[in-house]
Amino acid sequence: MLVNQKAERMSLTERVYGALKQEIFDFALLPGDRFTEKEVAERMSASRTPVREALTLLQREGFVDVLFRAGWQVKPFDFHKFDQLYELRIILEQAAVRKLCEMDGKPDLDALKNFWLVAASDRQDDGPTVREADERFHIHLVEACGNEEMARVHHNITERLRIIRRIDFTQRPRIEATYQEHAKILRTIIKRRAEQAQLLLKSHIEESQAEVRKITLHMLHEARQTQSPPRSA
Amino acid sequence: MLVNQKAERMSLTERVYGALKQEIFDFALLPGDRFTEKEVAERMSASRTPVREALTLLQREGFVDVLFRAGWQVKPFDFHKFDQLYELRIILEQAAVRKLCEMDGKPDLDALKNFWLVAASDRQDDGPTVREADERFHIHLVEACGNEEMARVHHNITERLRIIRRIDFTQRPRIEATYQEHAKILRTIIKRRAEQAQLLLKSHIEESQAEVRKITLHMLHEARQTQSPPRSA
DNA sequence: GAATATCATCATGTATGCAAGATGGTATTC
DNA sequence: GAATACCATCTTGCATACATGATGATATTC
Repeated sequence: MLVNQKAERMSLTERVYGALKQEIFDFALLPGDRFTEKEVAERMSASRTPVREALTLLQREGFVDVLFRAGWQVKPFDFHKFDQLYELRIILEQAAVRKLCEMDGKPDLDALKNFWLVAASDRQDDGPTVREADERFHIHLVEACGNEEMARVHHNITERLRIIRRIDFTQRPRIEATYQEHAKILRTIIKRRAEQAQLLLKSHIEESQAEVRKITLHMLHEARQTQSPPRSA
Repeated sequence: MLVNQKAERMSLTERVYGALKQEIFDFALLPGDRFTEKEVAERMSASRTPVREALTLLQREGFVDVLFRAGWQVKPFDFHKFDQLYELRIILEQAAVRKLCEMDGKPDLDALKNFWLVAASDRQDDGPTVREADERFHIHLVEACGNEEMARVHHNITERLRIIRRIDFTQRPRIEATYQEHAKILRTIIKRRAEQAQLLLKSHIEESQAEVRKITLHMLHEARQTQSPPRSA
């Protein structure tokens, strides 16, 4: 699980920061939800000061908005932003893959090979497990290319997209496709065919993006249908 | 001048945040300098609370470090980090230029053309002026490509590099070279020759990077020579 | 004189207090 | 009944108070 780092020697601000972000990822706080510093402080058994510092950070990172003297809000879905983040993600990962292919030594991709280049019978088929592994796959690609700043930026983008990407692994065929595409990308990188690896990666991400968009629109449509009668009294 | 945005309706936290960052850019706070929250609070006529919030943000963005119960420190020079940031900057700007060349409509580059595509007699030759225009040139390229998230990330990187880039415009030949290279890049983008524009941009940034490194090493060398006798008593 | 132990001072991390203003419900008016 | 005015409540932004522990100067010991 991608839970908090070591709890030892961590400031309250950091703990609250991580907990709030996790609540957003888990949909415990839904996009558009409003809340107050006091609520959060009580829920996390802290005072408003560390809560405010955590919220200030989350605001800067685009997870929440502050409403002047009127509470806070989980940033509502913004598909335009998601598209921009996907595009940026592709740019960074393509650059990372190119670097990996042109690296002097051999890039360290063992962890990825051990998970993704396995016999069909050894594959995981649990949605959440594969989703997490998928995220690690892409993060690892960027980390392996050796540019820490690039990895940091990419990590932030990944977190911003996490809320929406989890939708992609609710269906079995997508898991299958992910295995095949990741395997192909890895093999192409190992063969150091930069151009092709970049193309494969781009298609892979864009397919996932398209799938997410499709399902999201479907969900929104259904939600609208279901909740249509707001009050029957 | 790249001074604070409108002072009206800006929180103290934001004001302190901007002022501190500007002090770092202006070398009023030197890399490695240590300071306390109380000092800053008094200097900015604020309490520690907004100062802390501003510092928390600056820490997350890599401008300062906190020393547990022992004050704060302006992040010392780290040339390895600078190299990584330069590399990331090239990746983003190359992607932006490609987008500009492949855009449907005509990209909005008028402001850049008006400054950089002028007769030699109309050129600016003041170091700081050209330095600022240079920064705007690169920022504008990324903004013009239309991806706001990309522009945001690129803007942050630009600010992290600002401290060191100003060194590049202390010499007349570099100003001359900047004019010629920017002009060439602009013309190539207008002609929509993506590949060549990317190459020109990369060379341009790397030349500037090399120049900065050369001068910095020279300055460090001189500084070391000058300050060699730490105490003569 | 050099090294170590001690202690007052100071720094951050956190909690709490306070003021200006936004909000939502209620009473009032037409 | 609908629209408006009013008021108590709540929320953030900022200032201040306090506790723990890091630091550096001083005293002590060999």
